[in-house]
Amino acid sequence: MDTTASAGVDELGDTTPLPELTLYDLLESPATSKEQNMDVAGHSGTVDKDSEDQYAGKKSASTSSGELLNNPGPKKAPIVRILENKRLTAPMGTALKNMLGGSVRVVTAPTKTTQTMDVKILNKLQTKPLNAFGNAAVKIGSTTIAAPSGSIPPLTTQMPKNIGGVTMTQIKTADGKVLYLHKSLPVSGGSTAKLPVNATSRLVSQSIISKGVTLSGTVPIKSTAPSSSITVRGLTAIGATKTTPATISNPLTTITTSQTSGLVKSPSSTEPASVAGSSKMPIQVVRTAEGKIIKLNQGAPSVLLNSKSTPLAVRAAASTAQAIPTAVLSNSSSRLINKPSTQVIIKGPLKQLPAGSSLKPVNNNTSSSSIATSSGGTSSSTASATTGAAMPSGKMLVQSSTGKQIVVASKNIIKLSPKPSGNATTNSNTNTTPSGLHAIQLSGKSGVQYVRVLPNNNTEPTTSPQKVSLGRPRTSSNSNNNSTVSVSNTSKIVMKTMGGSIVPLPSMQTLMPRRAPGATSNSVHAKTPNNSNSLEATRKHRLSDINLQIKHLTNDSTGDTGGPDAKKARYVIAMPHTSTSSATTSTTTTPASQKHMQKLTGTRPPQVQRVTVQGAKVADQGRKVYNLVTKSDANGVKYMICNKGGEGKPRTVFNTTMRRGYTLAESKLRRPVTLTPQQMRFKQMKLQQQRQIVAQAKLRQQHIQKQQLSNQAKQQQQQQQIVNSKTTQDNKSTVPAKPLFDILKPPPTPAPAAAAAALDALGGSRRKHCNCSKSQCLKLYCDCFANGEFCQDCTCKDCFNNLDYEVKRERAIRSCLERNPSAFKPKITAPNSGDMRLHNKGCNCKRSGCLKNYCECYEAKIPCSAMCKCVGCRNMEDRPDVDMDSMDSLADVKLPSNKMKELNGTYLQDNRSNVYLTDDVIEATIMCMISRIVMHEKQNLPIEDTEREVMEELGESLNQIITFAKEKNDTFHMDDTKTMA
DNA sequence: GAGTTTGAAACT
DNA sequence: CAGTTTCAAACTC
Repeated sequence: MDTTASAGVDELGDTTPLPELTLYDLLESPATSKEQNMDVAGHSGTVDKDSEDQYAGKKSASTSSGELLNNPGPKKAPIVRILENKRLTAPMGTALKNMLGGSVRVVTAPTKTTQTMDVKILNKLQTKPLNAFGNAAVKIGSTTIAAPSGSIPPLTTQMPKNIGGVTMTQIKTADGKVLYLHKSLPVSGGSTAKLPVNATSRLVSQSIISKGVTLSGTVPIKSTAPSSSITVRGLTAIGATKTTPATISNPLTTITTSQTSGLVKSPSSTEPASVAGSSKMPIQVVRTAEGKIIKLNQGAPSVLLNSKSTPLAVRAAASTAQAIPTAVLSNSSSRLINKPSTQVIIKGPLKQLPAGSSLKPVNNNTSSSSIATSSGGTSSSTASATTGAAMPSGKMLVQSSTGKQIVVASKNIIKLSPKPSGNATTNSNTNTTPSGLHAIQLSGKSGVQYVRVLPNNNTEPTTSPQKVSLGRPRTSSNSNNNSTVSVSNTSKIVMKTMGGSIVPLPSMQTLMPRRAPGATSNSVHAKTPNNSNSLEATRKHRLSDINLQIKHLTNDSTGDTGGPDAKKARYVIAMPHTSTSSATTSTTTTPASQKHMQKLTGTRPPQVQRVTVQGAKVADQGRKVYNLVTKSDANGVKYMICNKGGEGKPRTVFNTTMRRGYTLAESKLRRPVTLTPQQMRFKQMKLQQQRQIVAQAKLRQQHIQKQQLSNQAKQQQQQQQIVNSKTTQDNKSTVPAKPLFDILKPPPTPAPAAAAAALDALGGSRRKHCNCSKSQCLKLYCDCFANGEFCQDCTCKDCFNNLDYEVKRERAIRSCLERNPSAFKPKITAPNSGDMRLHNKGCNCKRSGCLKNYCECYEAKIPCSAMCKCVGCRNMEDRPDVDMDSMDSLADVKLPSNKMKELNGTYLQDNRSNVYLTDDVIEATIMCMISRIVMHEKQNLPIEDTEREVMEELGESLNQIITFAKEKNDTFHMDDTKTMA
């Protein structure tokens, strides 16, 4: 067997999947809780010692705190922790604060683990753990909800009282305080609906507890049948065994966790939901624009979505949703999706919905579009736990129970919408287009939520770990509605999670500007289409950095489908509008991209349109967001002003008309664009990577589908029933009835499929398939594993590199990282933007002369460097005559001439003439010519000069092409070129 | 397709 | 860190 693999894994000693714990599981007997009691501020207990810390990125306030949550060991008690102990913001913050009266300590009902869970809500009132009851007790400030204890005096239940249109049960506590409870009725819709308020168990599904009220005894959060959820003005403790799916929904956003979805069993009174973390647990995945699926949750479905500025309506059970004032999380609000699991992060102040709320209206954010538009999007929610805590800035975490987390930039907000329709936001123009949405499948939610993904604007300080923006950027004027999830990421494919899990992610370079493709991949030296096998030979792990390129294809193909294809990396050029052409921005060079861009811009207000610019040479900044301000002069000519997303000063303003179908990389306007062989190879590489990305997306979809099919059948039925019933109750709430495998499907016009088709049409090939037999695909021997990919259609044996063995896989990843923290980093990177790519470690070839694919350098089509320890190396640099700088425009990679050795040019030998004169080359040449025109017009130079320079440009380009072809004795190519000329 | 070669990864 | 073993891909036949 694989002693190596298992050894590495076993060393960790925590291969056992984390048990899925509910809140009640977390509530522990006081005896042991003491030790495990976690202070909100700090501690943590045990920070996972994994070496993946690097992937956590730099520690920001949030991340650092988030790491405290990284407590993945099975022996470690689940922690309910608040990332930031900050004050609530008024008015809602005040309201909540008053209501809650301070910190909330959730002490548990004795179930499985012994521990105390503290839920602190921001007012910094350090509340001692209330273990007095010895059982579950929830203390909210001065309010304590105690677990069933015989010694606790029962509450006095009085007649229901109508509060704010909601019938509340007024409970008088022993000490004379009044507690208003609202029992959540079985809700039709959403998953959670089925949670019965079990009279026998005396569960209080939801309660609104006024400040200063101590609940004791009468609300027995029964440890044995704790299927209750307690909502304390947004804070909902979800019962343990009968896991009540937590659903947080605002008009536009519905986040449902846990088993209610088609993924898992929906909790029912009669059917305790399985809480044990296992491979059968619903998998929460986030499908990125690249089609990659990031598994957010495994085993223990606890997800925290904590955003700062997204208004969030936390709805009670659907039945009560209409009556009960909906709490809306204000800007600083955070959403807690509390599935029965181990970790809970609560942040952000709550904000009430203005409408019909008997509660104190707090900080009605008029801008919060979600309220207004919510109706269609909301799905039923049952027990939703939400606590607000001020989180003025910093970051938030999206975390699963297993500790996987996504660090979210505080400014950005996750905007979830059960529907891909774009009405989710009032703010961002791009939100209106479904094309910018990312599908997020949350376990317990039958449908998929869509997260609009836009790049972070530059306001966010750039930290070394790149951020994956999964949401709309906050706009200056109205940021509250924007949602952006910045996923802390590494430079490549893994993301550190709080639980120590490594989440395969698209390469960081995929999200970076143009630099990425060349800088970190071997794309520059991509093999030509004539050699499909060679294309396949390219290592997958080096491909991810050009994931951006796939988006062009994807987006173009998907157009306005609502599917996940949000990230649109593109070169954008500011160019004047003409009355006949609205395509002012475009991607790279393809008309299709232009078309897409046109769509994008079309969704924005006429004056300002936000586009992402992929071409900026700000390597560390990731993509830029430019606001294209459209202006019209007296002549009706429109100008597009790139007023940038971060650099401040307006960009180029052109008053000329750009020919449609061509675009310019803004930074390359003056540069004669001549496609060098490297450029051409780069283009080929792009195609290859696009194919692989597409394949990857499919792969993961299939995996997920396969894994969840079994559970979905029941879930679908149940959920459909729920949906139907809910629809009758609240037609405003819609629960996506689609099963996950439907949801995760590509959009109606699937980008991946289309892209793949297009790529196939181009003669490309897909990813390689491993053939591992002994490593279980959990060693770096396996390319799939090494690339952070799941095996699909591989011929491997005993493959564990799939979602079915996610635990093992994660352990293996951790093991690899322990051995080599850079194990999952790109092997080939460019030290600096524009530098030549180099193998970070260098090869160690001895017999191949570095001229066979045994050599990683050679395979990557890069010359060996001083890092290499190879013997008899013949993989030298070559072609000093080639204008590598010109490549910058595409690959942003140039081989410094001083580093140029004598490259044998092997990778060029097989190329034929038609490779050199491709459509791309021609197009690039034309672009160069156009750029000359643009520049001349901008300078108001005489037309004669323009014409002359254009012709010079053409001649120069042709000359380079011919020269290169000539060197290769490619007479055909030369003929073609001359003909063209 | 089987066998060999090769070098990275894993292990000692 | 060096040497050895393991492994899977590349390569050859």
